[in-house]
Amino acid sequence: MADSSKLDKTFDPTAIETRLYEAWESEGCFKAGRAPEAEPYTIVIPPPNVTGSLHMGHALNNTLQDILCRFERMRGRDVLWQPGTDHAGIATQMVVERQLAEQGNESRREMGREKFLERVWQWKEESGSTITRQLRRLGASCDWSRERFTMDAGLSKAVLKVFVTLYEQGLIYKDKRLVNWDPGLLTAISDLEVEQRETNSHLWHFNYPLEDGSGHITVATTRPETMLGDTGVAVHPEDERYKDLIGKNVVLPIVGRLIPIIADEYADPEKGSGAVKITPAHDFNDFEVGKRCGLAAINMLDQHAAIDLSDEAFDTMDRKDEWHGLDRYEARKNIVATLEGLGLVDKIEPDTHMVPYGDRSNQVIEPWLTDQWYVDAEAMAKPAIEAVKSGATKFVPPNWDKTYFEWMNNIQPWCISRQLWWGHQIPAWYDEDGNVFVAESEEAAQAQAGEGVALTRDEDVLDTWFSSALWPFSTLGWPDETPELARHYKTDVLVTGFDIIFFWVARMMMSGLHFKDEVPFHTVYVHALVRDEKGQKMSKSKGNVVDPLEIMDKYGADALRFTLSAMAAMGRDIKLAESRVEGYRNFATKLWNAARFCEMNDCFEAGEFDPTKASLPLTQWLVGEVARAQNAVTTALEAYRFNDASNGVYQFIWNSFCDWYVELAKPALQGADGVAKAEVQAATKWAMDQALRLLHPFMPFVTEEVWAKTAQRDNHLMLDVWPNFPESFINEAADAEVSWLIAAIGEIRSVRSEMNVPAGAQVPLVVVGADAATQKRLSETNAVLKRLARLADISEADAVPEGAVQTVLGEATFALPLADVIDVDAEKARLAKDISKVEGEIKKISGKLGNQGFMDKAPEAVIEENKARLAEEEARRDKLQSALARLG
RNA sequence: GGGCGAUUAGCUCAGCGGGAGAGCACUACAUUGACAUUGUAGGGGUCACUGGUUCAAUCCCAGUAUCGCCCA
Repeated sequence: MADSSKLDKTFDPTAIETRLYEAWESEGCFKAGRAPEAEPYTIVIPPPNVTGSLHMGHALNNTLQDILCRFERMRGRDVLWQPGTDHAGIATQMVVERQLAEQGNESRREMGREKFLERVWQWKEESGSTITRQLRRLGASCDWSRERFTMDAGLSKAVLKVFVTLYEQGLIYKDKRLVNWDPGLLTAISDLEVEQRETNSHLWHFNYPLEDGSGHITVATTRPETMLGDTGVAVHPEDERYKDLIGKNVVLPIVGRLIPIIADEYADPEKGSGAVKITPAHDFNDFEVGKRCGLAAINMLDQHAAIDLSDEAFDTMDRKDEWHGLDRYEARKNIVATLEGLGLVDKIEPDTHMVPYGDRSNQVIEPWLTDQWYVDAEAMAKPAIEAVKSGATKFVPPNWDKTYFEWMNNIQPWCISRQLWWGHQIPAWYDEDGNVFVAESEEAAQAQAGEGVALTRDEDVLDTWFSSALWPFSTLGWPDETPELARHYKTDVLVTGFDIIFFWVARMMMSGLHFKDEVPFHTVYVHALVRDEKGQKMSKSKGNVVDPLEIMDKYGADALRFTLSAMAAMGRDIKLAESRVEGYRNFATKLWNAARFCEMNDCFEAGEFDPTKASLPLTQWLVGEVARAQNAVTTALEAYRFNDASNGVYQFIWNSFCDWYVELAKPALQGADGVAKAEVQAATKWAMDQALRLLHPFMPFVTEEVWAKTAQRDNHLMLDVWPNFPESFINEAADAEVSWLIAAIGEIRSVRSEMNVPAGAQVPLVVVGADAATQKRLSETNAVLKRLARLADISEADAVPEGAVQTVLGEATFALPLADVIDVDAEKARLAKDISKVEGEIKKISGKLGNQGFMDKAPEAVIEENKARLAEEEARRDKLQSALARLG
């Protein structure tokens, strides 16, 4: 059923995108297993937050994955692009809590765990399809029949298995140590979830009186309020100012506790007063100092980061009720005021320092002593480091492995427990004495504990990234030994932004190696961050967010995809300017109109074209151009050079095919030579089909539409075959012919334009000094030359006519006799400028050739090339000089 | 403080040991043309700076300056 309807004059993406996507999906084009004999190709999607919506980073990330998947699918691989979503513990729980508050509902704690979780699941069901619908909008060719969610049954089973196994292997353990405590969310978070923000504050200098009454020592601090928990004052062992004080005690003001002055290299003599108060329970560095020097860690904050003086250390403190329960910042003010009243404030300096914030909650984080579950990341990192060292997994671009090593070599225990409700509940049960039983089910835990022992389950859930870390194998069915797991693990390439190398990539490496004994992917392609036009990180608060959905509505998904791909050069951020998207929308239109041209010239009805049997220089040249483009795009994609690949196909279609081939083909297509016409028609269709194939991974919609509209096809373009042409398709002789023709047209156009010959005017061309080859070319290309250079006729002569503008091509001089129009002075100036340009080149090249060192050491080919160029330029200069001389 | 990266046309950015490129913007011209979401032609660069290696440096090396990101 050949579609005989004419293509519309412009291409309307919105009208076709949904229709095409639905057709692909409903016909199973995205499904893995279509080619059971073929080599599998596997990518797991970085699972977006289930309640999120598509931002520009997703658009880039998924466009690149889709390009790879479509490319490999066309190359015959059995592609599985495994999709799914992440439960995103903190983020999702926060969203639902906010909703409850906005709707005036009872709060999470009032509702209770069970009811709240029901509510979250309900929200997940409502909003979970938003992001996957948006991915479809982008054209993502995921196998949706295999969609997974980090909290679905299968993946939860994997989580249990991993937790229990690691626990049994001693790689997961419970420990009491300082954690990053979020006093707003009331949960611990991992180091990675803490953002250090530069903050303007003060450095307070307090005088702590010496016990012996001999004076005081001045300590400098950024956190006055934690002084209540001080258990020491540290000075540098080499610091002459304080050497005599080491070992003495000071009386901690307000509290009255005696605390020692100790020597530790942590105290920086350059900073503040050189003496620093040590609060082991509320500062990570102080905790270490305390451990080294045997200082107690006294807790003085509650979970809300309010002052809590219930520790027995405060039993003897005067007026402690005035402090107990105060908010930390209130306490800070009061402490400073009280010390001022006591005359113990030495000075207060403005100071800028880093303050830790929760990346989700925006709360100032408190180091706080709690019991939490940890993964022994150091042990698990070892094989993961080795795997990258050995090249089992490669980063592209490779410099990211430095970042990876840097972090992995200094990895800290990973705090995996969260005091949240939304997530995988930790499979640990406690008896009344606090003994812990870790098992995959309550029954198994009970069996460990013994019949009749009352057990309570650990209330905490796991860090979201704990389940994400299993994604490459849990989505394939692990712990069951499914056929998919056997076939698709390890996966091929992971495509991700550098911001989650630590959060995700490193942890997948660790868990993959531990549980599957093999890396999860052989390549990690790390792409840039998308920023706004000015290079600023996009954020809602800055109001500079470019919404990919709006862009797609305006320009189409193809245009957005192509823009992102064309700008995805390695190692650099993408500054997205809307003008680029507009330009690539125009590119889609260009392709569309090229197709219309082919249709109007009956190319799609033409017979088969055998590229090895092309007989005309034009079609031979075209075959070579297609082969070159195919090779450029393929090579670039194999190397993940998305920008080169995009530019390659862009240049081929716009410059080679539309600007030159189509223009050069017009005389034949509209001419009387039936044989030539038939060959050109067939070649045009063939080249157009190759163009559609090469562009399809980048612009799937417009290419599929053109494919369907222009000929009787028995398949979708997305399931068609990626072209692969041999070097022999490039025909040097044909290249030379067409290059000469292009150069001739260019020279004439240029000289016409510069001499202000009206663009519409048909002028005669007189060629002087043409050799036999040029004479032959002139006669063979007469029609097309006249057409594209707008010539009235072409003749040859022995001498340049009076009053002609001239230009030089090879051995021949092209003259346009324009006696009545010509401005002799302008023409002289133009030629003089040309000559000086050429002479500049000649000087450069002859300088090189005159250099003995160059002649001795440069490769022969380079020397020959320079000699040839010199000869060419000299000949050109001579021709131009005689042209100038002729003007008198 | 440690690490990584950047500096090339007015803007956004490719490139790279041997003839400085693209897109956009700009200027002029063009409505015969598949396409004005177009075409043709053109202007515009000490490839940040200073040294070094080399027959040859925008490219490699060292340093300087400026800017950015990550980690502490």
